[in-house]
Order: sequence, then C-alpha cells, then structure tokens
Amino acid sequence: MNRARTRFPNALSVSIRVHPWLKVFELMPDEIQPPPAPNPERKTLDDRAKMTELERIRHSCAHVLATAILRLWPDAQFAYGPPVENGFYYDLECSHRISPEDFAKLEEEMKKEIKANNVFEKLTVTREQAIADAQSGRLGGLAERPGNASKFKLDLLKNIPEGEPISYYKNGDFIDLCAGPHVMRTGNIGAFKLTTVAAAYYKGDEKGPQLQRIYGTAFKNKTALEEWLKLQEEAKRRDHRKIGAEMNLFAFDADFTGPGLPLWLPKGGAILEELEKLAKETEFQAGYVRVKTPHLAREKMYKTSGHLPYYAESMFPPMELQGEGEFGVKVQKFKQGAAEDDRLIREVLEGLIDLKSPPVGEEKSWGDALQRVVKSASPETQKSVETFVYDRLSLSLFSAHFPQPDRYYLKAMNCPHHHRIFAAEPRSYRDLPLRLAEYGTCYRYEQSGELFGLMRVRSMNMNDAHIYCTPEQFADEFRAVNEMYLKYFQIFGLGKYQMRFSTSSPEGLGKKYVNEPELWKQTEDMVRRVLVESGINFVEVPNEAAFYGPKIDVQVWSAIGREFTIATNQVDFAVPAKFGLTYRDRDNTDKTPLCIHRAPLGTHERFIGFLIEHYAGNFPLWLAPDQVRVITLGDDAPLLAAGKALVHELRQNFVRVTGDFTNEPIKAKIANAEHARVHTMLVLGPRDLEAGNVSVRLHTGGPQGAKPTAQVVAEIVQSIKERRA
RNA sequence: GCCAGUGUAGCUCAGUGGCAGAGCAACGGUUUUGUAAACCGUCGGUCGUCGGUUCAAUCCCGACCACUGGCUCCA
Repeated sequence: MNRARTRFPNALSVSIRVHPWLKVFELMPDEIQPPPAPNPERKTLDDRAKMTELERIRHSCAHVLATAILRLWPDAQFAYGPPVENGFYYDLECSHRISPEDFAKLEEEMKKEIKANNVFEKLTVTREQAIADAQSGRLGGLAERPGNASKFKLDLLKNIPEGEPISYYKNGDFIDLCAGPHVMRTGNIGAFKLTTVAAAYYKGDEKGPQLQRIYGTAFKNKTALEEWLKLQEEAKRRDHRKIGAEMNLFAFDADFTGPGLPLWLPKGGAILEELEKLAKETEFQAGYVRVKTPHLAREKMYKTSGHLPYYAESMFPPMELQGEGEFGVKVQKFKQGAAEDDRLIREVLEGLIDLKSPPVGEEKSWGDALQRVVKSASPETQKSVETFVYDRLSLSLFSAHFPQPDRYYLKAMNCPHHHRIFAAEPRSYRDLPLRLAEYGTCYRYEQSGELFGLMRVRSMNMNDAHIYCTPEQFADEFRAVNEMYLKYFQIFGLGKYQMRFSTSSPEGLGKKYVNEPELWKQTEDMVRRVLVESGINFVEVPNEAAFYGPKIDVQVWSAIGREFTIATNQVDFAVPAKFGLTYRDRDNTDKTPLCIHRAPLGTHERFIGFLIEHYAGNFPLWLAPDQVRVITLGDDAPLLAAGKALVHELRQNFVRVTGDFTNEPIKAKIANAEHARVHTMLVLGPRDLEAGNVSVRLHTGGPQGAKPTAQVVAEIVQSIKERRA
C-alpha cells in the first residue's frame, strides 16, 4: 500500500487499486485483475531420482545446515531446501535473524555433523504418520516440539499426490520430510561454505510469508570448492560494473541524475555509436526505414495500447499539465472549490494519495486512519462504506468528479508511437511490409531492488523496430528477423544462445491473453514452423506469451555464466487493431496488419553490459573505445612530428586514436595504454622513424614487431571496416 | 517494494569517541627513455545525508538515501 502511494502519488487508479481496505475494487473493470496465483513447480519423483552426485551432496548439505541451525535455534521451521545451480539453500522461519556473522558458528556445527558421519537413513511412512509428526513439530526438527508444528511441512504434505510414497530422511536426530535422494553419510560432503543470507517468499509468492533463506555451496572435496571460489573471483574481475568504471565507459550519478539512469561517458559512447552504426547498416540493407519519435506521449496513447492500467507500475508516474487540454477549465473550477458533495470524496482521496499528509497518531497517513476507522465500525457500516466508495470512486464517477488533467507519460516502449506513424499516412497492401526502425529511448520504473548495473536500468535505448505485414508475408518476415539475429550472434561470437518461444495457454485466453483463439493458433504455428525450418536452437515455454501475441526471447550466457535475455521478438496481432490500423488490400477492403516487434540487440545498456563481460573489456578493434594509441619513444621533435602525423592520418580514416607524446619512460607509457585496454599500440622510436615503420603491440597479443606504417594503417582500417572479431 | 550487507580523496583501501591516513590518478618540477609503472614535490575530504547520545561523533544509536547479494518483478 505504502509502495503504491510512494511510487504513484498521482496515479489515482493505481493507488486505489492496491489499497488493502479497498478490496472492493477487485470487482472493478476486467482489465484490473490480480495476477494468477503462482503455481510452485513440484518436481516429480522421477526428476528427483536423476539428481547428480553433486546435487545430492548439496541437497544433503542443506539438511546438515538445517541440523546446525536447529542446534543453535531450536524453534526454526523449515520450508524448501533444494540444490540450485551453484549450491543449495534452505528457507526457514526463525525467531533469530540469521546474519553472515552467524556463519562461523553455523559452519562449526555443520562440521561436527559431517564429522559424526551420520547415515542419511530413509524411512517410508504413511500419510497419517507424516501428518501426526508434522503436527508435533518433529519434521524439520531434532525432536518433537509441542506447540510448534512443522507448518510448512504440513503444507508440503498436502501437495504430495495421493498414492505417492511419503518418505523421511534422518541424519542423527534430524528428521526431514524429503523425497531424497541423498549421499550415504554426512561425511560424504567433502567441502562446503555458507555464502549469503537473503529473504525469500514462501513458494515465491509475494503475498506469502517471508522466510530467511541461507545460501551455501558444497563440493566433493576441498579442491573443487577452492576452484569454485577462484572462479567467483574471476567473475568479479569481469563484472561489467568494475570494468566499466576502470575503462570510463559509463557512470551512475544517483544524487543528480537518479538511480538506474546511466550517463554514457565518451568511451562508452564510442561503443554505443558502433552498435548503432551496425544496426543502422544492417537494417538499411534489410529494407528497414528509420523513424524518430518523442520520449513522451499523452495518456490516451497508453490507454489505447492497453498498457494502462496493466503496466502503469512499470512506468514513471505521469506528468500532469493542469491548465491545458480539454479538462483544463474543469480543473480550474475544481481548484476554486468543489461542491459540498465532492468534499468527502476529496478528503478520502487526499488521504490515500497525498504523500505529505501528516501522520495521525501512530498511522502514517489519512488512508491508514481511515482504514482503522472503517475496521472498527460495524459490519453494516463497513459494507456501506465499501459500497459508497465503490459507487463514488468507480472510474466513471471518478472522472466525472475529478476532471482529468492532461497527462503525459514517458514512453516505456516505442510500439505505440510507431503505430501512430503507421496511421499517419494511408496504407496500401503495396506499402507492406513496412519496417519502422528506431533506436528509441524508453523509460521504465523498475523497482529499486531490481536495478543492476547496466543490465537493469530505468532509461534504455532499444534497438527497436516494428514490421507491419500481411499474414501471407509473415513467415518470410519472421524468418528474416531470425536470420538477422544469427548474423549478429556471429559478429559477436555468441556461440551459446537459446531462443525461448513463449506461447499462450487455452485457460489464459481472454484474461492474460487477448481472446483470439484462431489468431493465437495461426501465429504460433507459423512461428514454430519458421523456427524448425531455420534449424534454430529453441525451447517452447507455454503460458508465457505477451498479452498480444507469442514471443521469442533470446537468452545468452556471458563468459562468467550470467544468463541474460538480450533480445526479443514478438508477434502482435492485437494492438494494431486497438489503434485501428488498416491497410487497403487488393480486394479494396481495409484489413488490420500483423505486427512483429523485434529488438535483436535489445537495449544498448544491457547489450553493452553483456559485451563487457563477454569480452572482459578486451573489445575487438572495431568496438574498442580506444582503438589505437601512438606512443613515441621520448619527445624529440622529429618523433613528435611523425607521431602527430600518424594520429592525424588515422583520425582522417575514422580511427579512434590518441597520442602519448610525453617524456615518460616507454615502459610507463605502455603500462598506461595496457591498463586503459587500448586495442593497438603503435610505438615510434628513432629506429622505426628511419625505416618508415611502426612497432605494433596488441593489448591482447603483446608485441608484434615493426611493420611499414602504411601497411599498418591499411590493416587497421580494414579490420574496423570488416568488424573483425 | 522485501530481507541482509556495505558507504572514508577521482580510484583501491587503512584507521580512531579527542588535529583525517596510504598507494595510484591529477597538477608542478627533475629525468631523455625500445614494450606492463623513473624520481621529488604539491593539491585533494561536510568520513553517504539528516537527527540523537556525549564536554567532544567519521566512530555509538535512529531514520533516510544510494550501492551490493538475494527474493519478487522484467509487458
């Protein structure tokens, strides 16, 4: 509740929707629907049996962790404790707040349990027995705990299908409800380490209880653990935030610019420029045309597109121009004093939305005060207040009593603007396919905890384009888009990628997805066919499509193993209709085009962040911010002149080149250039000058010996032109 | 937004209830050099912000902000 007010002080509909005592609003317009309850995946027994040895070690280590926690804090209640990619975790509820300071103690206890080398004993029990044990607090415990039932285990038991065997695993005194499998003995856990503590929601449900999650990792032996720790160190070194700072690529300035809003420094700007150039050239050759659209649009744009109110939470709150637009006059009137009848509503609303409301007693806002008052009232009064609020604040009345100011939103996506470009001219089937491309800046209000370096930001440049086409053209267009993706992957040497093909679900039609069963089937079939025919590596993920059509997300893995969705490709057969987009077909009727949203390079921000980690900052020549540095051996006049001439020549060939003509020792100048990750160093000394040579040194390859200057310049220019790896 | 951790010079980090420290960078000199750091000097700080405790707070306490690791989310 607080969150909605804080984030959207002006977005009334949003504030109201999530205010807890206004549950009544869940009955409101069908576009405001709570998300479907998460369905926690339950691994089948077959899946579990496939656990690798390492996973068994880690899962067993989770039990050992639980054992240790219970010895220190016997009231702990455990939920899930699975192995994960880099280790394991166990979720628990406990009166003691476990912090990393407790790790040493915990690890001590864990070592004792491992040293005891207890057997992981499997016990099969009846459901009745299991329920009884859970109720006595025995499950996930060292002993019975009267009055402290194993509540999460009870819940887990409910999810075990009838007829499936129910088993315990027991090590020492610790008994846990668990399908296994485990290692034989606690002593089989060779080496482990607790890594971090975090909060996690029970079953991943934001509304569920919040648990403490302890993360750890475990390995067969100490060597393997140490190797992993080393790898973590290496990952830290390659982290795009670290390298970005070292190379002066970008900066965050939370105080002045705002969190999640990167500033591109000149060197990062150079990379950005190269990416745009690549995209522009590639798209030009593929028949795209370039457009440019503003960063703002009126509310009507996003109401029409359907993004409001669905995605209002992901957008920056609107700017309101009170004196403008058709409602300006009404607003003025309202300000001068509303009718008595309106006053109560206004007060209710002010309490809900006004951040600056003074606290009333213990409460943080008038809304809280109101909530208390209503709660303490008789059921009839509560009912009538709810009815009143529902009646008076429902959107229709709302707009009647509260003239809408002119609202402008920062765009969170480019598509609506492009749709309006489509609509700006009459279109014939002869104009299609129309491919509108733009490197457009979008703004999304990502939750504060979600921000992550360049990978998750609030302002982003999207390599966006929208292809409007007829259903007959769709397959070819879609194929061409995929080919463009593959072309890019080749340029950047991305061997490991996976396309996630997200489709709809029959149950979601009309709720999560536009209710067009025929079109869903058609487009999904078309997409699937194209993917298979193109021999593309993809997986199909049901029930994850966009609300307007199936989509493909491209996942890549950076060199340090981070997985990212960098590109996206979506079919849209719904929104063009909402905007009333049509083209005149051969048969002289107006038809709605299909639209393909595609962003092969995703956003500048994420893509460059990814590239930094991918290349560890050692970019290929064409992308390197510092492509060439000319270094003179001393600062004698003839050397200096030759050096400056070389810089000039390279610059006239559009090479990003700097000169280091200081009188520092050559070793220092090389070291500086290496630290700056300058791709190519050209050293000019008296010997070179005499022979018409330069000595070439590569950041990634060391000294390459002396070569004729003209040849070196030509090679550099050629390598950049070809975008060589 | 939630849980936890962190916040000292441009960067990497020391440190203490009683005058704020180093290395690198920057700047000024000296040095005249062949492939990862030559020497000397100078400058640089509201110790994240606000409040509290104290004779005295960068240090202790509280709130807030930002970042980091996770959770949830990512149309």
